[in-house]
Order: sequence, then structure tokens, then C-alpha cells
Amino acid sequence: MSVRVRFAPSPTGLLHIGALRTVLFDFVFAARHGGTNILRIEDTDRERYNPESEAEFIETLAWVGITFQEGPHVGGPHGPYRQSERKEAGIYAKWIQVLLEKGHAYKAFETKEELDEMREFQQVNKQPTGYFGGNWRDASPEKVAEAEAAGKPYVIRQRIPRDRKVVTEDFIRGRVEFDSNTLPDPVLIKADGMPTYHFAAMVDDHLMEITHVLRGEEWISSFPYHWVLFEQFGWTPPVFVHCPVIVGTDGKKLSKRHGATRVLDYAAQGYLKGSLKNFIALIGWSPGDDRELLTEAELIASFSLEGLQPSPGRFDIEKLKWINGNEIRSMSPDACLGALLDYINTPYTREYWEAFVDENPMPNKPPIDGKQIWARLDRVRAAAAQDREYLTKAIAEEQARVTTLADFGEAVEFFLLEEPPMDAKAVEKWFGQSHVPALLDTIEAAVKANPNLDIDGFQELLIGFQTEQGFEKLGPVVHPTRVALTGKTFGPGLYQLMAILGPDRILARLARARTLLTS
RNA sequence: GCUCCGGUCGUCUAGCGGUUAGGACAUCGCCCUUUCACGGCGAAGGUCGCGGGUUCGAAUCCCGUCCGGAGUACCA
Repeated sequence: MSVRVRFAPSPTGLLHIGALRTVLFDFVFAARHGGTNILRIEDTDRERYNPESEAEFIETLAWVGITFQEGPHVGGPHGPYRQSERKEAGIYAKWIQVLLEKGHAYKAFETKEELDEMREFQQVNKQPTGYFGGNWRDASPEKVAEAEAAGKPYVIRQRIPRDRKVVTEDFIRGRVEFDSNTLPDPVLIKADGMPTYHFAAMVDDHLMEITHVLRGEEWISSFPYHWVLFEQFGWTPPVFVHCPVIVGTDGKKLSKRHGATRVLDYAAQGYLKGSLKNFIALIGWSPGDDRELLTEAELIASFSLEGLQPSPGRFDIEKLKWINGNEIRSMSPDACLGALLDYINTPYTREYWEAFVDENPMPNKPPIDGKQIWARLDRVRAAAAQDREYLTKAIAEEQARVTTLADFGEAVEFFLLEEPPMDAKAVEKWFGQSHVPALLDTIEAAVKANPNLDIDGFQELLIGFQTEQGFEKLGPVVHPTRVALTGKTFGPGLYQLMAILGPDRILARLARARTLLTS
């Protein structure tokens, strides 16, 4: 039997990191076994339905490159793939009828107020809360018929068998047992006629021939209802795999406070999809050996359910940064620039940075200015249009020095600006020394004499100046030059940087540096 | 309260009765070097939550306990 898995989000909001990992596992698992990955939209909650949500899913999934063989956007033999449409098609009505006839479900006519009252009573008396039968589990057919005839609204509940154990099977944890007397009768069909998750998801999983259900650990609590439902229908259940949750650095569920929780925000921050997938796969799963850097193909080739862990994992952004920096370094300069431009040209990147507010600024550093970050990235875009070759060289030099695509804006700034900002401290430290005017003169003369100086040429030039001046170390010649040319005390190798800058920029910057010497 | 789940360096993890408990991120040091990175090498960091068993032998099996988490909706 071939593997069929499904990602079944509820269109109520954004696609967050935890959900992304679940789909990643679906996708990779299906790919590993040549199976089918299915997208199903669980829009049975009219109140929380958010029409923008489905587009958010599609956009996010498209960005990370997770594809589906069946779903509302591509169709398939088991459609429709939206539960609201399945409801219209009468699918749930048909199957709830089966349950009703078998006596595994019943109509309950309590009002919302009555249920609230009951729950309050249970809480006050420290009893387990929930509906354990009320007035309707054992009501006579006449009583039910009467209530129905009177037009009273009702829900349909699952009749959980009493006085027995429900022995479920979770792939990761093995046997998980529940005392059926602690399980309230869950609602299967709401008063508005819509099915609940408990009903719709199980019916659909069966009808769509899902072989493995990968879902969040938070479902374990309601797992026994689902298990019993399969029993009551007489269906063989799929393999249930409850994946551990991803928590923030403080051990609590991932939220805004931990940085971004929306997947597209990571894209906007300059993380690469490959790195994000690599990183996220490693939370709660391991290939069983020591590999940590995995391409998507390797992920697929080595993925197995056995590598899944039961305990929750923390989202450690530092590790993501490492993986991301690594991927950036592994790209050819050309490919890297391509990725950078794709990133900059994604509308949400600009939107994200322009609206960015630094909520937890570092104590000793000024808060991050999103508008400035965008301004720098925008400059990169302009530079690409103007002189792509020059930009590519600059990118190549900075690849080892950044961790996200967004970092390139600042890293490459001094290459692009006619007059890069000067670090005042650096100017103070290096421009006061008496040999500096002569140094600048020497470079100027050499560049004018030979505009085509290459890396070796610049090295020769500066070392020549060093020996001429009798300096033991290269520092006194290299540092002032670097400050004069870049405004900074750090960056790529000076000779390669000069070779890239070229004679015109060098001359212009030397001239500017000279004005700072006198003042 | 009740029901479940979980617990190996700060973090992600390997481990499935016999290992000096391995790797990675982060941290620190050294090397490379004109700087910053990258890279290389190395260090520190774990009485495997705790307490009992079982066993010649336990991170690994059993029981208890503590702590953390999830659920407890006509939400998913």
C-alpha cells in the first residue's frame, strides 16, 4: 500500500513554524516512499474562518517549496478538499447517519446555557468537566422524536463506550491507554450542521485513504475519541504519529516574544528556505547519525518515522543562523546574488522591514532600524541593475561574513556608496599618525600611474611602503588605508577589496580621506 | 482538580543492558591572517530530573516521586 499523508490546516490565521514542520515531515515522508502528499482545508469553523488564511498557506508553502499531489488548488480523485464543500456534498450527513443507526451517536438537545451551568457545577464540585450523557445519551426514542418535532436545536454526540479501556497506538510513544469513563461524549455535528474536527477529520482521513496521520502532540488528548470512532465505523485506523511541539527558548509555546512565529517573517528576515527546512527538521527528528547539514534531497533520502522523538524541542535561532550562514557560503557568488535579488524583490521583504519595530533591543546596542535595513537592500537592487559584475564581486567577498541575506545590505554598503559613512573612532585612531598623508599620496600616485593594479600589485605597493617607512608590521599601512577606503576597521582582505573598488573609487575616497586628515 | 504526554551538557541530539556517555550550535582559547569573518585545532560544559528496585552490570528494564507541557469548547 502506498503512503498517503495529509496536511490539514484550519484557515484561521497564519502558517507558523510548528505547522511548517508538520507539513515538512508529511512532504518528506511522502517523497521518501513515493507516496502522495495531500492538502485538505479544515474550514468547519464559521466563526474563526479567515478568508486570507488559505492564501497565506499557499504563499508560504510555495516559498518553502512544499508541494501537494492532491488538494483544493490541484484537485484529485478524493475531492473536494475543503471540508465546507464536503459538507455541502452531504458526505458527513451520510456517515453520521451510519453512526446514528448503529447507536454510536445520539442527538443531544441541551442549550449552551445548560452546558455552561453543568460545567460550572462540575468545577465547583471538583469533578471532571465534560458531557458524560446529560439528559440525552439514554433518552427514549419518543423523547428525542418529541424534541426534534418541537424544532429544538441539537448537536450529535459520539457515544463513548463506558467501563473499558481505550487502547490507542501512537507510532512514537507506542500504546497509550485511557479509561473510557474519563472521556466525555464529544460533539460530532454542531447545531449549525457543521461537523467538528473529531468527526470530519477522521471521516476524511478514511475516505481519502490516508495511511499515516502526522499531527501535533496536542492532539493526544483527543486521540481516544478518534480511535473509538474508527472502531465504531469498523474501519482500520491509519498510523497515528503525534509529533512533539516546538517551544521557545523559555520552554513555552512559540509566540511573538520569541521573535517571528510566522514562517514568511523568516523569509523576510533573510533566511533561506533550504536552511529553514534543514533546521526545522532537526527539531524532534534526527537521521540517526551525526549529520546536521542536510539538503532537501538528503532529508528525503534519510527520513524515517523511527527518527522522530517524543520530547518537545526548543527553537534555537542561533543554530538556524549557523545553518543559514553555511548555506550562503556554500553558494557560488552568482547563485548567491540571485537568491539575494529574489529576496529583495519579494514584496513582503520591504513590507516587513518598513514596518519593523525592535521589540527587544540589545541592552548595549541601538535598536534595529528596519527602515535603514530596507534602504540598504534597496540600494543593492539598484546596484544590480547598474553594474552586476561589480556587485557580484562584492557579494563574493562578503559571503563568509554574513548570516542572513538581509546582512548583505550593510556588508556591501561601502562598496556601493560614493561616500561610505566613516567610523569616527577609526578615523581618530588611524588618521592622526604622521605617515598617513604620505601613505595616501603613495597610493594615489601608484593608482594614477597604473589604473589596472591587481591584487598582487596592491600588495606589492603597500608592502613597498612598509619597508620604505621601516615599519615592522603591516598594520600602520593597512589600517589607515582600509579606513580611508571603506570607513570601517573590518571587512574583506584589503588588496582584493582595492582591486574590486578600482581606480576611480579609490581616488575619490583618498581625496575625501585627505579632507578628514586636515580637519 | 481530572486525563494524558514528556525529562541525556545552556540548546538540538546520538545512544536501545557492558561506551572514557558521541556529535553539533553557542561559549572560551590557540592557529591562520593586514582587520573582521571563514576555516583548522583544542578546552570547558552532562553524578543521563530524583529515589528505589531487577541484573555480575542500567542513560537504557520495572515501580515510585518531582518538575515541565498539553488537553479539559457546538476551536482546530
